[in-house]
Parts: sequence; C-alpha cells; structure tokens
Amino acid sequence: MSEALSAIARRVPCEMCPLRGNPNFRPFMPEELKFISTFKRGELAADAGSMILSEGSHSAQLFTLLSGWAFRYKSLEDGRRQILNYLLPGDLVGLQGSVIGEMQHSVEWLSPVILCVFQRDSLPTLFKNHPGLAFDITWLASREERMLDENLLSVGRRSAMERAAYLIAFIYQRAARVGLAQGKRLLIPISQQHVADTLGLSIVHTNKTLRKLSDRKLIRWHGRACEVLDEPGLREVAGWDGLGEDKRPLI
Amino acid sequence: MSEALSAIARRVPCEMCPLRGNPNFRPFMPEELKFISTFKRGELAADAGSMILSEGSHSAQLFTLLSGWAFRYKSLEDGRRQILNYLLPGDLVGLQGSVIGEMQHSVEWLSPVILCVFQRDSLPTLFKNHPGLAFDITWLASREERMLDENLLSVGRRSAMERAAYLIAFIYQRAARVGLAQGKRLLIPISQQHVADTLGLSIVHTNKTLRKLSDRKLIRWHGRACEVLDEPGLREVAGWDGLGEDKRPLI
DNA sequence: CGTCGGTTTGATCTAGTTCAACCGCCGTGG
DNA sequence: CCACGGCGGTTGAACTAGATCAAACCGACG
Repeated sequence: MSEALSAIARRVPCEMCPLRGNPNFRPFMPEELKFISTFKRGELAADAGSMILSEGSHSAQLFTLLSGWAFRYKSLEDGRRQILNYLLPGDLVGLQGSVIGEMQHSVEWLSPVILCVFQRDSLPTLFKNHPGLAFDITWLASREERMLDENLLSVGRRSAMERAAYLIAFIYQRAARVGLAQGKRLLIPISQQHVADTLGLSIVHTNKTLRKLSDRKLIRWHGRACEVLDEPGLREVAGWDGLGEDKRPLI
Repeated sequence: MSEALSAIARRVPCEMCPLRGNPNFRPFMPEELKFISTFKRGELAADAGSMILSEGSHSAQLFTLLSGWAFRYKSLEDGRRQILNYLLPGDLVGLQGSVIGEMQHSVEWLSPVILCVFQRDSLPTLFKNHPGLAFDITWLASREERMLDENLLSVGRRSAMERAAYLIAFIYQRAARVGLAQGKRLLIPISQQHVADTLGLSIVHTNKTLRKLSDRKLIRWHGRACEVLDEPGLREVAGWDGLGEDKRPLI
C-alpha cells in the first residue's frame, strides 16, 4: 500500500504542466494558473497495483492524475468486483471524498502514476475566490456522471460483444484525447480480468468475446495489455458514436 | 409533450419551501435563501408520462424537483432503454445540460410533478457570489455520481433477485428521507417495465423475480405501483447496508 | 362491452456462467 | 542452469440464469 508511494521533491509548476499544451484542455487565465499552483501541495508517485484510496476512507485528499492509468471500483462482501470507470491523465481523483467526506469506492493504479496532490482544506478558498475554477470542478463532476450514464447503459442493455467493443473504443478515444495515441500504437494496460469486471461478465466469456474481436482484427491482445487496431471498427460493432467535442478544464 | 406543461402563477417563496422543514436538508442562511429566491424564476407543473428534457437538447434549464417522481434514462437506437436513476423531491434536474451545455439523457415524469425553474444564465452569478451554494451544487453532483456507482455495481454484479431487492430498498430509503413514507404506506409509482429497464433485465424475468419478493411478503404489487412491506427484509436479500447519514443541501 | 396497458404464467431457447484442464511466460530459489 | 510456481490467457464441456415467444388474464376506462 502506502510503501509504494513516494513524494517527489521536484515540483513542476502548473504553468509548465506538460498536459496544458494539449488543445483538448481549455486555456486558463494566468491568475487561475497561479492559484492552482498554490493549491497544489506537491506530487506523488505510485507503482502499478498499489491502492491509495479505499472505500470508507475519510482522510481522502484530492488529486489530479498527471500521468499513468488507474481505475475506480466497488466490491461486494463476497468479492465480486465492479469497475466503475477508468482514470486517465487530467482526471480528478477523490472528489467524492473531498466534497462528501467519505470515499465510497476504491482506486487502484494500472501503471506507475504521478499525481498532483491538492490541499483539501483549500477547496473552500477555491470556491470562494475562483468561481471559474469552482465551476470547472462541477463541470468535471458532471462529465464523470455522463461517463457513468453511458457505462450503465452499456452494462444494462448492450450484448457482451457490444459492451466489449464499446469499452475499448471508449478508452481509446479518451486516451487519444490526452495524447496517448500519437502516431504510435496505443497499449491499454489492463488484463482480461479488468475487462470482465468492467463489463459485468465472467472472465471466460470475456476471453471468448475478446477473441472474436481479435479474429476480426479490431484489437490485439498482448499479455497484460490491449492494442487497438481498428477503432472505427469497434465503434461500429458497439453501435456507438464516440465522444463529443468539448474542451475540458484541467485543475 | 410540452402541452402537458403549465406555468403556475402562484410562486412559493423559497423561505417557505415545504421541503425545508425536513431535517434531512441542511439548514440555510437567510441570505442564501434570499439569493435562491431570486435565482428561482417560477414553478412548472407537468403530468405523468410527459417528457421535458430529452437527449441532445441544448436549451436545457435547471430545475429542482419540488414534488412528484421522475426518472432519467438513455436509450439505444433500436429502442433498448436503460433507466439511470430516479428523481425525488429535492433533486436537481438538468445539471448536466446547464454545466456541460448538452443533455445526454432524457427525463420522464412518473407522477404529476412540480418543478422550481432556475435561470440557467444566473448560474455564473451563483458561483461568483455564493460559493457555499456553488459547493452545494458540486455536492449534489457528487451524490448523483455515488448513486450511479452503486447502481452500476448492482447491474454489473448482483443477481436478479439481489438487484430487484436493492432497487426497491434504495428507492424506499430515498423516499423516506424526503418524508414520503410518514407512517402511511409508501407506493412507488413505477411499472414492472420500469423496474426491468432499471435492472437491465427482461420484463418477464423481472415479473418472476418480483413475484418471489411478493411471495416472501417483502413487497406487494398494485397495478402501476409497488408497496414496500418489509424494507429491512429487502436489504437483507440485497446484501445492502442502506444509505449513509448525510444532510444534503437543497437548492 | 370492447379495448388497452400492465401483469402473469408456461414452454422453449440461448447467452453467458461455471468447472476443469492446459499452455506459455516470467521471475524465483535451489 | 534448471525446476517450480504463479499469473494470465485459452479452450472445451456441462450447466443455468435469464431471454424470448406465446397466450391468457385482469382491472380501468370510454
């Protein structure tokens, strides 16, 4: 757990955040950036597999994922697990804990990650002095809700094949938006167990379904990662239109 | 559709909002209430079955459900429908549309409803001058996210029986919190088709599952409504602990 | 009295689960 | 250097939760 965490001394000033170059993030005012820089307490690095935030935790802090992959999940007493959504660079982590006071889900890293750590105590200051940023946080919360809506539709009403294709296309698009699919092929660092727990299916059936997608040359499976070969093809199978066009804020 | 809507002349001042008496809502400062009162443009009444907000709509307004029942849903091209969540008095309606600019789900009323209508344009003013209320809106967005998390867990990982029991217990608790189960028995105004579309099951199987719950004297079905006979029993079947204790804001 | 929306029930079918075994790869320890 | 064990993926066979099909029922309402 926490042994896998280490604070990083070097502190990238938010003005030079590598993510901000990306045109998918809305441009920020200099004073907004300045505040975010003071809001940011430091950086944190964690290894794949370690878990930082767990259900029921009260001392939750607020983070932005700077690099790496993660996922949110909940589980039942007997171990059945449901992955709720994936977290990619630029995503806020731990908002529920900061706003409501208690995390009701857990988060686990899929790769080594770097997080910007924010001071939860200064959230009220942010709301007070930077209404634009406060609105951005609400915007991000609404975005998360929208993604969950779509995931719920998928798990509730799509067939296994559609679900799998949708999931991979969805992750692909999100990754592409944050520049993870620049020219070079994209490898999504998940196992088939993760896919199963996201889709609400058994591993065996998930394997057979992914097999079919592989046979159709839409994806290729590499050990613990999924390579996307034909994203439009996946969307076609899923009957899904793709993400909208909006520029998102980056806190 | 919109013919079923009618503006109501009489305008209850927010200071006398019938919901505010309920101890489950956090108390508001007089100046907050005053602002909400100016934020509120009027009231709207709509009949059961009519649909006000639909997917893709851009002109979305922001509402608070004052009385009545509603639900949010999404559907696929071929008609498969997934109900995402239910809306009860005190819930915010149309936040996604107000914040992101486009509704990506639809809303339908289950009973005659009364809505407080807010001016979407003054949302920036709210964020600017009333950081506490802005925080409340974020709080409500997080709460919705939390409910979706739980619903997703349910649809993805619980059995039909567990899902059905969870759903009804969940709605029951929410209704109880807003005073809809005061002594007298509570009738949830939904059809089995709604239940099916919430649980991601077929109607036939939903019917058989509800039948079992009826046989166990946990619920009773009345035409287009569900009566809850034994809420702890339902939670037991579902393996669900119930909602937490938090006081919620009321915008 | 007929029709319509919603519920009920039985029969049959199938998508997805469970069980079980096996494979290939990689990291570890003897 | 090799044997071993564990993790992740693969495959087939048997099974079942839930889907689909079809028909009837029942109360409300015009």
